Formats: sequence, C-alpha cells, structure tokens
Amino acid sequence: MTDEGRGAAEPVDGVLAALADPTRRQLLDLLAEQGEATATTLAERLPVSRQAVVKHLAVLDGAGLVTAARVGREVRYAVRPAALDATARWMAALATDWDRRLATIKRLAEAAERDAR
Amino acid sequence: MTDEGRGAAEPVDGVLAALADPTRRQLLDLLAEQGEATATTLAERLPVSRQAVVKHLAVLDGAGLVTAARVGREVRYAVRPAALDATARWMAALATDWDRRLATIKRLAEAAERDAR
DNA sequence: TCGACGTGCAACTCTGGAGTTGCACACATT
DNA sequence: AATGTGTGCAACTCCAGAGTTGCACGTCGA
Repeated sequence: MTDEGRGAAEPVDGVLAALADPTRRQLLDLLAEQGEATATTLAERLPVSRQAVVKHLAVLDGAGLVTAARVGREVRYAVRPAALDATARWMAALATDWDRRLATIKRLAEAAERDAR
Repeated sequence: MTDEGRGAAEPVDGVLAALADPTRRQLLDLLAEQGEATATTLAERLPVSRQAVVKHLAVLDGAGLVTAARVGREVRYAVRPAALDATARWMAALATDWDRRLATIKRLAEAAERDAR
C-alpha cells in the first residue's frame, strides 16, 4: 500500500483542476460515448471553437484523463479511466479519514461532557 | 436545452469546483486535522488574509463540504464527509462506465479486424 | 460602560484561464 | 500539381474568482 491521505497528491490535483470545468466534463462524456474522436469532430458537437476544444484536450491529456494518438493527419483522442479511478479512490479514502476523525472528536467531546457534570 | 444526460445539476459539480483550488484543499486538511476551527484561526495558519479564508469557506459550505455553526460571536467550521463521499462514488462509477465502454469498443474492433482478413 | 476581539460587508486590484480569430503547415485525394 | 481538410501556432479579448484593504457591527469580559 502506498501512503495516501497526506499532502502529496500530485496526480490528483491535475485531475481535479481538469474536472472543474464543465466543458471538459462534457468533452469527456462525448469521448466516452464515442470511444474515439478528433478535436474537430468534438467541436462540432459543442458550442465552442475547435481551438477551445484543443486546449481543453491538452489539459485533459496533461491530467492523464485522455490519450492522444496520431493517425495520419488526424489526432484521435480516447478516454483513460486510470487517472479518474485513482482520484476516486483518493477521495473515498479522504472521506473515510474525515469520518474517522469526526468520530474521535465526538467521542472526546462526550467524555469531556461527562467529566464536566 | 443542453442534452447532458446527467439530469439535474448535481452537487458533484459544486464539489469539483470547490476542490479545484489548492488553498481550499489545504483548508479542508486543516479542518479535518483540528475537527473544528474559525476563519480567523485558519487564516493564521495560511499565507492569506482572513477575508480570503472566509470566501473559501463560503464556497466549501455551498458545495456541502463543510458546516458552519455559530457559537457566540464566532463561527466554527467543520468538515462534512457526505458530499465528498458522494462525489467519490460518482467518479468511481464514471471510471467503471469508461472501462466498460472501452472494453466494448476493443471487442468490436477485434471483430472487425477478423472480418477484414 | 467600555474596550478588545471576531465577524460581516463593500469596494477595489489583478492574474489566469476560457474563448476567439487568423494564418501557416501537413497530409490525403483527384 | 492542385485542392480540400485537419492540425498547430500565435496574438489577441474578456471575465470570473482569488486576494486585498478599510470600516462598521455584534459580542464577550473587565
């Protein structure tokens, strides 16, 4: 097991930043739906220009959420579940940690109250 | 108007937007660590002003990631795991869905290749 | 009652990111 | 060779949000 839950969350922060934008999430939805697509194709299905899509795809690629594969003169993008899954696990672990801490706090508070009486 | 299949504007997008900022994540770490804290106290442990912290806490509160409780003249904030856990589950489900779709695509591609031979 | 402390509100500045347009280059098809 | 189509690069505009400062209001202890 690698130590998680501490501050060192490098991949996670890129993923979170990437997912924060609704256009990028929509892009991911389209990609997951089609399996593979080019920036030009994707731009046709979105209310933004191709260049905007290209930039978003670059961010998603940087976060490891998509892969880019050159085929002839076009670049085909596809979704990449690993980074998303890793972030999901990180969040779940964090939520569990919070729960644990809150339970401890509550227990201590109740003990203190018993002492006060 | 838009056809994004995800029905209502889920709490997820608020959580993702909130988690996108590193200062807010740091704030959540501090809160989880201390259990409870005020904006003034938290600001002392961060390189930003109290007002900045207050704004961040407002965002986190809006995303359901923290709770605010007034105690006398101060406001105590605490971490709230539910929203985080829900988002983690959403992401995990999405990753699984991507995996499923990719497996299908791969299967179809292999079948097509067999036909081509 | 008075001062100290914490909070709330408002009016700013400023940078990053989302989006655009225009053009040049690369690769196919005829 | 000529043309159409998809990418890549660069120089913009624009605005949401991260951060600041200043001051007024409420609350607690002396």
